[in-house]
Amino acid sequence: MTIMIVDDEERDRMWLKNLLVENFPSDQPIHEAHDGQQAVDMAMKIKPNLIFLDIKMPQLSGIKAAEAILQKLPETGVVMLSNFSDEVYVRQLWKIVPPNGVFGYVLKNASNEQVVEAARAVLSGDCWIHPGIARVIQRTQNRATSLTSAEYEALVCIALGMTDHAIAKRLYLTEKAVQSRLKSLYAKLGIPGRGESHESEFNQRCRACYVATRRGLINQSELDDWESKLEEKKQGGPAQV
Amino acid sequence: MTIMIVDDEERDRMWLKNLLVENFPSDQPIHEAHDGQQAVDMAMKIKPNLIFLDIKMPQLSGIKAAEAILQKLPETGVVMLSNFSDEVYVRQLWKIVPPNGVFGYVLKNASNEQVVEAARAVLSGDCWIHPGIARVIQRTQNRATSLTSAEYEALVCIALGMTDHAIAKRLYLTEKAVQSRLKSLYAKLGIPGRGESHESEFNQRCRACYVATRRGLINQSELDDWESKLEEKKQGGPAQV
DNA sequence: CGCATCTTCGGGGTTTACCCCAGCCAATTG
DNA sequence: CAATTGGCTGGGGTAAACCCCGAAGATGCG
Repeated sequence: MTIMIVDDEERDRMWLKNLLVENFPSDQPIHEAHDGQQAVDMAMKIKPNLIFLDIKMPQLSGIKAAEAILQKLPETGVVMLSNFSDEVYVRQLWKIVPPNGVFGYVLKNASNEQVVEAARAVLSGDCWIHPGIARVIQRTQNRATSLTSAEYEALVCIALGMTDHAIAKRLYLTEKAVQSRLKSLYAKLGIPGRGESHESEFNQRCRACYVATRRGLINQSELDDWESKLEEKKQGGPAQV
Repeated sequence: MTIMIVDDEERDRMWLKNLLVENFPSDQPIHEAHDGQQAVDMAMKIKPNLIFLDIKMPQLSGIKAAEAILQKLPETGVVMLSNFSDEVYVRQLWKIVPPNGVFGYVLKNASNEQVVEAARAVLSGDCWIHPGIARVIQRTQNRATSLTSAEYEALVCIALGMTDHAIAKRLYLTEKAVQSRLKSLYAKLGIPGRGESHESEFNQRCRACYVATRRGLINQSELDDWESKLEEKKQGGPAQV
């Protein structure tokens, strides 16, 4: 059995490695990589059965690395490691795992037992999702609360601080369309408008950013990515999530 | 020499403990606690020379724990451990360390050598600040870019999604005063107004939240704290930072 | 096909956020 | 002392954000 560990933090790699050699005795060494690009290259060569991927990494994120690897080697068992229960990542992960592929998703504050459990599950063909993430997954599948990609685009834009006008220009829409997206976004995030809810007055725009961040719909590093994309002279058109 | 380690993550405690027993041989055992309250209680009993404190912990944050401990035992050498280079924390830390007290501030992605170095420095009466934080500190001391507490209050409020009116009510100010605070806040964050900067149109309010978060002036967990404070039926008056 | 959902877009409104200008008071500071 | 700075107040304005209404095209589904 071949195992790969991909994480940019040496400390986390060692922790995981120790955990694995104890619980999965094997004559094969455990291979390590410390960024996404390396991971993809190495995976192509050694074709691991099981691969642990950190999400937050330089060069190429764990999500993108997983995408590349699963495309060529759909049989690979993937276990994502993350510090956050961010919905952004779950959204993305859901899209790239092949319908019958298996994967695990464990938070880094998981107990050692949970990590081993996740690894065993994936190896035997099951999925293992961290308990704390279960409800996040549910929410992404609930029509009433999950965001459409149109709404998500708008969310990202206001979180970056763009005006309606700027968003319209950027996404090739009228301002009305933008406001329409925002309106349904606010509704789904449960943010009261002017009339409703007497006590609580909100600036919906900022409130939406706050709520969305708390729910893990967006996070700072994702936003920074978008920010730099926008600065690339508005190329590539509206992006997909 | 007595050493204490305070961290809610078992993994980080073990890493640090191993590091310390290797580099600081001592007949004394290394004491551990896993939240702020425990840390304070234990510190009172054993009066450690050196204490490592994680910032993000349940019950009582590392900052608050440090405050309590330094008040009773100002001689204690404190080394803060943090995942972030957030300016919020530096602001707070600066206020609670006694003028002649020593402390270290290391990020968790620091190398083993750096941690040992920080520990040695603090033990010998020096401060040790993580390189990545140096410029943050500088910024907090630069009059032109550092926020006053008035501006900071306003920042927190808009980040929570409050309207000018709601902020005014909350802080016992007129709306004009709030807008005045916001205006200078935007200026210090370098956010262009309507007239200036032709290409880039910004919703200053949201943009301020984004920029402030990126600079570590605010972060989600701090905001959540404020949010719950606000829900406590507006007690305690405007808070200080 | 009818039906539902998502999305865009129009007209025509109110409120909020931001703009410029000026003055006043308190606390520092040279 | 005068000078400066930070903070609050006021008047009076513009533009952006949000409100309700309805309509129409695209898509997918039973």
